[in-house]
Amino acid sequence: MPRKEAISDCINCPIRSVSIFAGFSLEEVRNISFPVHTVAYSAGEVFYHEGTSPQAAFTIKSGVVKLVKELSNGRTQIVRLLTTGDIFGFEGLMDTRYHHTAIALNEAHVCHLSLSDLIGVCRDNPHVNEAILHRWAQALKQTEDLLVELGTKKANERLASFIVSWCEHSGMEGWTALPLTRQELAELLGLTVETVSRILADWKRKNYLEEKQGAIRLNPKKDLVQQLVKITT
Amino acid sequence: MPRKEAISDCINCPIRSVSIFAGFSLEEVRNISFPVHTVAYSAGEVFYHEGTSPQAAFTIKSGVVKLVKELSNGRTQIVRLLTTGDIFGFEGLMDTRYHHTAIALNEAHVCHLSLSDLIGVCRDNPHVNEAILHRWAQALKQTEDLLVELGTKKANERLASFIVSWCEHSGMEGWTALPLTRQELAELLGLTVETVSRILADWKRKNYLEEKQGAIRLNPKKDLVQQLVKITT
DNA sequence: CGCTGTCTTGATGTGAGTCAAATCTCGTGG
DNA sequence: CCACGAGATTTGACTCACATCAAGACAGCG
Repeated sequence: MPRKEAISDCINCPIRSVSIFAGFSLEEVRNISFPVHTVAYSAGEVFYHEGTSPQAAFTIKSGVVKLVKELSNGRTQIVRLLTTGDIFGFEGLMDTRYHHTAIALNEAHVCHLSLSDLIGVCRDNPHVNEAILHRWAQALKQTEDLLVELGTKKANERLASFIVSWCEHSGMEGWTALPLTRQELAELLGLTVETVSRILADWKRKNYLEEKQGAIRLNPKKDLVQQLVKITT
Repeated sequence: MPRKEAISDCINCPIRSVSIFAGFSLEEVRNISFPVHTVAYSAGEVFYHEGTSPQAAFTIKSGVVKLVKELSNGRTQIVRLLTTGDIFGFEGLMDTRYHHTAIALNEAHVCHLSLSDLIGVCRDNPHVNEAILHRWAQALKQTEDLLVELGTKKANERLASFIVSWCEHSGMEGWTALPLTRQELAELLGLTVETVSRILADWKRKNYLEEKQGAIRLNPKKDLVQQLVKITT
C-alpha cells in the first residue's frame, strides 16, 4: 500500500486553530522540534489495530475515520466517528495498547505524530496537555451520548438522531457526504444491515430525505426534517 | 437532609494510594492547602444534577454511586457505576455543566473537593494533572465497553457479563454486595425490569447463582460460572 | 461486460417490550 | 413485636420490533 507522505507545514496548517497546538504562538509552532508528516490513507486502510502497541497518534486534516471494537464472535461495534480536526490514537500516551482499530472511511489526510516525540511535548507544554485533556473529555461525552442512544432508543430513533446530527455537524442545508455503508451504520447503531436499509428506504419513499452516491440531503420542507427530529425526542 | 460532615484526615486516608493524590509525598499531602471534607450520603441522595453548574468533585471512600442521563421522555440510562477510589464530577474542571446526575446507591462516604480549590492544585501539580487524565482515560474505556455490550449483545449476555465482572471486581468467591435494583440493572443494560427479573429468576432456578438481600453469589461449581461466562463470549 | 459486493425487499421467527396482576419485602408506626 | 402499606419483584399473556434467512436488483470496477 504505497502511501503519499510529506513533511507537514504546521505554520500554515488549515486546522492549526483546532489542533492540539492551538494554544501555540507562531514562534512555538516554528519550534516544534520533531517531524510531523502528513500522510494520505485511502478508504478502508487501517491506521492501527486494537491491542497492538502504540507507535503514533493522528490528527485528521480531511476525511472520516472510524474506531471499532471487534468481539471474538465476529460482532463489531463502531465506537466513534472522527472528522476534520479530531485526533486519535492518543491512548498510546497512557496505555501500552491501542483500544480500538482505526480505519479510514474515505480518502483521508492525517498528520502522523510519533508518540515518543509527543510524550515530551506533552510533558513540557501545558497548552498541549490541556488540549489533550479536552479531547478526552470530548470523546467521553460523545461516547456517552451514543451509549444513551443504544440504551434507550429504538432503531428508527437512533438512525434519525444520528442522521440529523451528522448533517447538522457539517453545516446542514444541501448535500452532506455520508461515507458510511449500511453495514457501518448498523455497526454504529447496534442494528442489522437490513433494518438500516429498510428504514432508510422508507424515509426516502416518504421523501424525508434524498440520497445520491454517498451523500444525503434532508428534505428542506420543514415538517419533514421535523419528522426526523421529533422521532428523536 | 442532615448529612454528616468531617474534615478529612488525608494523611491516613485509606484510599490515598488510589486517589488523585497518589503521587504526593507525605509532605505534600500535609500541605494540601484547602479543606477536604468527608461527607456521608445515604441511598438515593443526589450529589448533583445533570446540567447544573459544577461546584465540587468527589472521591468515593466507600459506597457505590451511579451516573445517569435522563431523556426528556423519561427514559433513563445509567452511564457509569463508581465504587471505592473512583472520582466523579471532574467534568467541572473542563465544562460549565455537569454531564450527569450523580446518585448514591447505598450509604456512601465521599471526599468533597471544591472545584475552585482543585483548579489551582491541578494547574500546579503535574501528579494530579496526570492522575486526572488517567481517570478520564479509564472512564472512557469503561464507557466504551458498556457501549459495546449494548450494541452487540442480547439481554442475557449483557446481564451475564455485567454480573460476572461485578463479582470479579470485588474479589469473587462468596457473597458480593449488589446494591442495584432490577430497575437499575435495566437502566444500566438497556433493558426492562421484567426482562432483568425473568433472566435472574431463571438463573436462580438453574442454580447458576444465589441471591440474598442485596448480595449475590455465583455458584462455585465451576461449570455454572462457566455457563455465565460462556454466554458472554 | 461480467463479477463481486452492496443494497433492497419479502417471508418468517423470536427476543424482548408492554400491560396487568399476584406476591414478596421491608420500613413505619401503632 | 406485629400489622400495614408502599414499593420492588415475579409471573403470565400478549404484541411487536427487529433479527434472520433467502432472493433479487443494482451498482462500481477490472
